[in-house]
Amino acid sequence: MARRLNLEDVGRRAGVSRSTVSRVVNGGHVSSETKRRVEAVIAETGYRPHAAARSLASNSTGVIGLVIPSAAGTLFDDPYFGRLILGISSATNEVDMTLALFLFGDGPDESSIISRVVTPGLVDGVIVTATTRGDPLIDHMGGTSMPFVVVGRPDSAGSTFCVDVDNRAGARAAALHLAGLGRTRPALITAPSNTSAGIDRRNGFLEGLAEAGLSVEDRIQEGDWSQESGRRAMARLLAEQPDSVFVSSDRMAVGALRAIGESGINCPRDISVVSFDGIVPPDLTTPRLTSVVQPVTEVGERAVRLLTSVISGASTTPEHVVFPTELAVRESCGSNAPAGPAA
Amino acid sequence: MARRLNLEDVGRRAGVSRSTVSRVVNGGHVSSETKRRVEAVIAETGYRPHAAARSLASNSTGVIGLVIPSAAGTLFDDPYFGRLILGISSATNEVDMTLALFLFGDGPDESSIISRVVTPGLVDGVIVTATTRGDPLIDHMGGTSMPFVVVGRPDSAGSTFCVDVDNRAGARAAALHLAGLGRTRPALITAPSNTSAGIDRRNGFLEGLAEAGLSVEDRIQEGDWSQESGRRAMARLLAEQPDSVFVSSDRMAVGALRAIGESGINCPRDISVVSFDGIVPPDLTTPRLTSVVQPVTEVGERAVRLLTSVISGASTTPEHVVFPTELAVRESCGSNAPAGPAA
DNA sequence: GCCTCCTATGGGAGCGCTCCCAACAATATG
DNA sequence: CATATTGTTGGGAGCGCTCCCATAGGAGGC
Repeated sequence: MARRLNLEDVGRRAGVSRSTVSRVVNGGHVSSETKRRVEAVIAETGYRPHAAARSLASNSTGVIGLVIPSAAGTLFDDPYFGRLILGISSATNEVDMTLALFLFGDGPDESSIISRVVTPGLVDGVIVTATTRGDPLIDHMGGTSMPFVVVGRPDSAGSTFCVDVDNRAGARAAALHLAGLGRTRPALITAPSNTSAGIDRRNGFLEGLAEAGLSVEDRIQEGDWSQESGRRAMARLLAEQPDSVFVSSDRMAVGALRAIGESGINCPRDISVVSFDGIVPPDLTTPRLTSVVQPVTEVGERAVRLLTSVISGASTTPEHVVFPTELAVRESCGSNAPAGPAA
Repeated sequence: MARRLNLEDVGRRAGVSRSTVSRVVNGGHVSSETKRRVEAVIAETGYRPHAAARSLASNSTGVIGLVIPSAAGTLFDDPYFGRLILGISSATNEVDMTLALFLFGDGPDESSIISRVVTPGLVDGVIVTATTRGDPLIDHMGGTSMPFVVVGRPDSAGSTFCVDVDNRAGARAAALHLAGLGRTRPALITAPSNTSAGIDRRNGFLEGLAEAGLSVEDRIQEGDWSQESGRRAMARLLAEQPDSVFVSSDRMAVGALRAIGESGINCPRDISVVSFDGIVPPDLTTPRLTSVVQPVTEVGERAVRLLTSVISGASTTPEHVVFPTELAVRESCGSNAPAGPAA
């Protein structure tokens, strides 16, 4: 097997120096005649610069890391992460960077992976997502010189770059919509209370309810993001005879809808359902889900752009990007309005 | 900002040379006294070796790439890829390597990503999956010196390393099971015919049917892996009044079950349903799905192990690993057997 | 016609590591 | 007591690139 070509080899073939080839590759100033000749040699030989050598010399790897802690089981069953990865991936492709994925299982390897993430010369920066309250990861990242942005709202939001959606306002809008339909016995299925999305959606919903003079009283159950947990939560809630329910994720709402169907109660006639995410294709459920739509893909893309700007040093003071949500009204809430915007 | 520490700095602090520190880090022979002293300095300074420098000098990056072409839309809605990534990720963590994800959108960036995948000094090897028949990617990879293994069955299986499940045998078993239940008007919902899984599952099913003296005649529809496509396919199929159906993926089977439910036909009484994958949690459907279970996570783990052995040079002659599947009998096939193994 | 300035190019230095060989000390062997 | 052997350590060379400065011409200004 022949030795890999390097800049010097290409230069020799084209009758120029290493430096000139480097300029052609990286877009420096080269006379057009020379450039043509070098490019011909590159095309002919299939030369590609060595990424590690480049990283070492330029002190930049062209790789960004995506860190998802506690990525066990259910995580990948929720289309949320798929969408997020898709958004992040398409943005990294666009800026010609490579995406490295750090998935933590639980278990002892966790700490070794954390330290791998901040290995110098591996990635230029990191996007951290799906952290829970009190997760030591973010503090740990903050203690290093590795640039990073958080997707979601970390505990100490002030000191980090983050991208999030307005969970609170979205949930509040759901409450107001339900109240506007004349529902008076609202129920709530929350997401885990150790996640910022879980907390914000719960608080936003309760806040909206309060504004409308309503309350969930004890019609509240916590789910774990899974469809099955939504079903179980709803089954328990039905004993309280709610006339409406806000489910903190699409996935759980699909389960809730099943529980409702199985109990013989009619949605939307007897109970209005509004969910959060807008990720599950509407036609997948009957009735079609009314939900607070969050722009997952955009969040991912934006996180990449923010990170690259942190890496380049263009952004230095912590910035908090918040995307608005949009209520897509469909049949499950029993609104007599025609099918909503995303119909 | 202080300059990053390097081996030399650590050595100076510990009163030894660069080489000795390197031996401590990489597990070479060092006297225990020296080792202790060096490790103390490392712990105290938080020194971590520079990945790019290491890659350059050792000609190995510790990164493996996962390439998923045509990764648009539906891809991530199917839990299959989540599971596969989970398996691959846990295996790379185990061998202390990093996972780089190459997702291709369609569009012009495709070719630039392909060439990025084979950039020297970026990854040590690549796992390629979700290719379609005639995909130029595999040929392209074969033309480079980049080690790679394919998940699935490529066109020219003979010349590459690959890991697959026995789609054909699994589908055949499904056919035989249906025939054994006394069903005589079987129908088939296939996966896309430009994928090896789609082809193998179709052929295996037809083969099993033939063995039992049965045929699908024109009770056959092609889906695109999505739940919605399964529903539409089933709706069309119902006009032919099949008494059983093999759906080539769980996801599509969920859709098929819905179409059946909506038509007022009773599953399993009037129609038996068997699917392929075993990925959707059984309790998610009513009746619970009988399916041919494929060990997705193991496939991912095995792909990593095979790849590392190709990278190290331990494996040189193309190898074709095939995992068996297992039929998990539940309620949707109407078998009067008690709930199956995975119940 | 001389000096300046700019453009195009070459080559040294160095990024931080691994690999290898040489050097040395301490011990074992004849 | 000389020599072989083992265990431990140091340092040179080199991985392939980028960055920067030096240099050589050619164009332009006076």
